[in-house]
Amino acid sequence: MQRSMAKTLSSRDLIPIGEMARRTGLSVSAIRFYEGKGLIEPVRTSGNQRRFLRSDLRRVSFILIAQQLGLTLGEIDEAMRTLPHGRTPTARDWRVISAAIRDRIEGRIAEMERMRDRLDGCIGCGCLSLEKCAIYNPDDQLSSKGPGPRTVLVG
Amino acid sequence: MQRSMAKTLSSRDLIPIGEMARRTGLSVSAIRFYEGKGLIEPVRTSGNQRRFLRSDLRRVSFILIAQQLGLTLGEIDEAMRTLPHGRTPTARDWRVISAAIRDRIEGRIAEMERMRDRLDGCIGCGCLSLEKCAIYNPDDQLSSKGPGPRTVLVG
DNA sequence: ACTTGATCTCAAGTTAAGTTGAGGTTGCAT
DNA sequence: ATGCAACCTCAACTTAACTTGAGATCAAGT
Repeated sequence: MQRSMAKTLSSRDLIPIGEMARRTGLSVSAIRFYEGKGLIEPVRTSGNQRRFLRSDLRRVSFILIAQQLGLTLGEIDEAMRTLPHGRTPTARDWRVISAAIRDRIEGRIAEMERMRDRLDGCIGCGCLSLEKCAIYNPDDQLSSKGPGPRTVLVG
Repeated sequence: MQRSMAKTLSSRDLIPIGEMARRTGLSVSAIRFYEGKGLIEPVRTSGNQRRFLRSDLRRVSFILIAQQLGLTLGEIDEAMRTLPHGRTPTARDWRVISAAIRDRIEGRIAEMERMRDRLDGCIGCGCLSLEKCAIYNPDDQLSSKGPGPRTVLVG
């Protein structure tokens, strides 16, 4: 009952974590961390060691690319769970997701341009007053409350 | 020797922390935190309570505005120490500092536009491969190493 | 004098995205 | 059978910008 090669899981397809790290450029600890977040779900050997499938390489690629685009791991997780049955994203899925990401980026660019324009109108006014300043008092109040980092900028 | 009103520090100019909070919209704890960072230096009463000068209101305004513009507290501190004798920024100082900030913002906008363009070229290709992806393999490698948050986005 | 609200200090918690290290186990080649 | 690299878990540390809480003190009105 083993004659056809189809669907047989050869050991060559079971990738240990170190090789995953080498092939993705991630650290071993980061990969374990992603598993903890539920972003990848490797199988285990009888001795409890992780073994990844080749589709996990694709999943990790997706994570890394989406991160470059400014998504948080939480958002990436959400995006991947949007897919039917938690499936690894295909080219078709990617088109849908990346279009959504594009909109985000556009939005953030627009936001920064508004800020730049406000600043332009403000350079030289020197008001430096919270009551009057157009930068500090924009129409949109987005004062995020609660603990945690406020504004960490990339670059 | 007290006849002229000049330079006499009336108690009306000594603002307790609660009033500072009310007037700036900050929390009391945030104001204490800023003091810890060296951004403001209130005087103390005989009973060790903080008393702020009116110029501290201006200093705090500066901090809040600069934060809206995406500077970290460290950068703000640096900017204020750039000024002669740690002086509270005036309108003139503001012009110099805000011009520098403008350049930063421009740079970040440009960076995001490059990313958007890369994404445009990539939507639909569905390569999702780390070896080939133009998003994941841009010319500029800015993989920040070390602990701490990686990329927290505002908004 | 007393009470009440405002302050004080100092330690610990929060989030994100990981890293680092200790102490112990596995798996493969010889 | 043995050696050793690779693997395992779990806890603690990192940064930024604060918040929350405990336990104590201050200031001002009655």
